[in-house]
Amino acid sequence: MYRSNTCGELRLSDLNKEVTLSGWVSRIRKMGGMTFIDLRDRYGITQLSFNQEVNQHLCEQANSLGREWVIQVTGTVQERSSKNPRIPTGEIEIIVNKLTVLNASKTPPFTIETDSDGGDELRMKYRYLDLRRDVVRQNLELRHKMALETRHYLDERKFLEVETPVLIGSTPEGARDFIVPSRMNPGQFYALPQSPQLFKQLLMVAGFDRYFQIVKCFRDEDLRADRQPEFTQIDCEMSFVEQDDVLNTFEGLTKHLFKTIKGIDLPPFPRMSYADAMKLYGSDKPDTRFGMTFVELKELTMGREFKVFDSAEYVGAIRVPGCASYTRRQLDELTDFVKRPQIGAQGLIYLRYNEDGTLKSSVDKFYSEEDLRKWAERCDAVPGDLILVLAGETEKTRKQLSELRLEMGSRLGLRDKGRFECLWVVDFPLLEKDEELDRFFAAYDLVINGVEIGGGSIRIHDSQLQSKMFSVLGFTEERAQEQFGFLMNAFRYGAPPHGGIAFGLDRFVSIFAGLESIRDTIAFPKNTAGRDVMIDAPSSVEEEQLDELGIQLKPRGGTH
RNA sequence: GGUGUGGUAGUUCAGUUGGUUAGAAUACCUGCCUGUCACGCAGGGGGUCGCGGGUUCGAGUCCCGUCCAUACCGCCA
Repeated sequence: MYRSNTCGELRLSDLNKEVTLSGWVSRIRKMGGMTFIDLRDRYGITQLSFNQEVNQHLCEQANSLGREWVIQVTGTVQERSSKNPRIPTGEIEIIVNKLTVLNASKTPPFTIETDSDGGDELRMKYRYLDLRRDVVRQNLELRHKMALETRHYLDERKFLEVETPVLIGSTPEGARDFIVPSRMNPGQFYALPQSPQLFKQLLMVAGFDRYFQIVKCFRDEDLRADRQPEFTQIDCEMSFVEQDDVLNTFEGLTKHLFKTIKGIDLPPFPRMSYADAMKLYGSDKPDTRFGMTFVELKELTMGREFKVFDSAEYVGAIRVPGCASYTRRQLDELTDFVKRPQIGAQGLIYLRYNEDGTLKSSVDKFYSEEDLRKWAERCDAVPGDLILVLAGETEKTRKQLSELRLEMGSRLGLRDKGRFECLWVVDFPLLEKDEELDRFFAAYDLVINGVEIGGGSIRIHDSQLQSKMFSVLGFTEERAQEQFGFLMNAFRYGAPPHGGIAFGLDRFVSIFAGLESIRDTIAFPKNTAGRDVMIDAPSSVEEEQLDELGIQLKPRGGTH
């Protein structure tokens, strides 16, 4: 028997019990005559105590251990004379009478503690050591709970989890596919699914009525902090539903997760049209934890000889509360921020509504105090507020103003990770070109704290409408038949009205955990070049393997 | 593909205007220490300053190239 208990469960109520524990040596504190060892496993830390006077040999043995050695000890649970209120087992310790080294360890390249001294790159290379750290493990425990609660919730509502194939055919739309050569079909390739979209729709045709799957999806595109080439979706589809049915069901799932895992009761989620989201926030995934919604000033700014505004298609402002005291330097900083190539604004206009009621702007030369007062009124500004204005082409300027808004929100501490604002963004104009199709195409996104957590739509289940959509999307009939023939055929055999949604589990977990990146919600993630630095993948393969697949590589590094 | 930031001890970082023997903290090793829990104290070892080239009497520092990491843009619902 390796253990009678874990390292996280012994309490005062276990006093005088003889126990056996196994785990990793986290820390050794040598006091001379006494030695303390923090023994760690997934469940916690228990202090082991060794006394020179009681057993000199055992104490010396304890002193000879190193960090991360795996040991097994047997001893008696005793109340500590000096307690540690910061850990659950802090009132007891184990008086060890037998110690066995199960395995020695090299000194780890970084400290395995809550605040490790290791950088990201190193911790990724030794991910199996990083995962020993409680903060990293807790993210995976959270992920487990969220997946489990998702299954509970959906199972209770008659959703059936069905596995769909991973080796499928390539589809031309969307992201790049990862492709897999087929040995038995030389010159042909499978593709890994970007989502199980087509299969879940076929399951609806099959009458499964309610399907879900927690499933890996693959996209061969460049990575970001919130994008990995393989990621996990909570993929769902329902038959005989309208948009409201889907929204209500999955608002329910989201609330269920917040309630059971974070103990938070959320109010009903607001619904906002895509058009309003763009108008008020310049984004289809607005962070609604704070206001600073856009105010359009175009017609108030016209005809004062200020060319930048006169020639602009759009003049938009945000009101930043309490920032009229911003110094010239801080305003210059903001100007530099919006002028960065990633944002690309030409400049930034400010209007200070000073505490004493006076107005000061960077365009005083062109606008009278009366003009500026009208701007302030339009923005509902009060003394002490700062108004920031960007101008230019509508779409671009809204995007830039959105970035500025988020930056100001961050600077003012309004993007609190512990607060959650959910929002449905609806009425996406997916097919602006065709009004008839647009009526049938209800698409929606769930946004939490400015992060797109999920999205879906009510599908077109009519095969004629379906083929019309393919032609609007630019497919010839032959091409559509070739790529989606099986779906179009299936739809001729009584496809029910249906719709669904898919949530990004990795992002969902990162929101719950308050993480910026989804990387720490994934046990073994890839780096920004799409590499697994721990196992060093991808890698070259043997010539024989390529021959078998009928693949010949082009020489690399040649001139093109 | 592009832009920014970074690469110096096992690790995380500092390193001034180009100047002589490249530092700190932590980790590691040794010794002391009987109630620590980030124990403490004393001592010690540890460096291809990412790599290549250039400027210079002299380069961690300046210039060019390159590689790696990372954030973002493009891309990606």
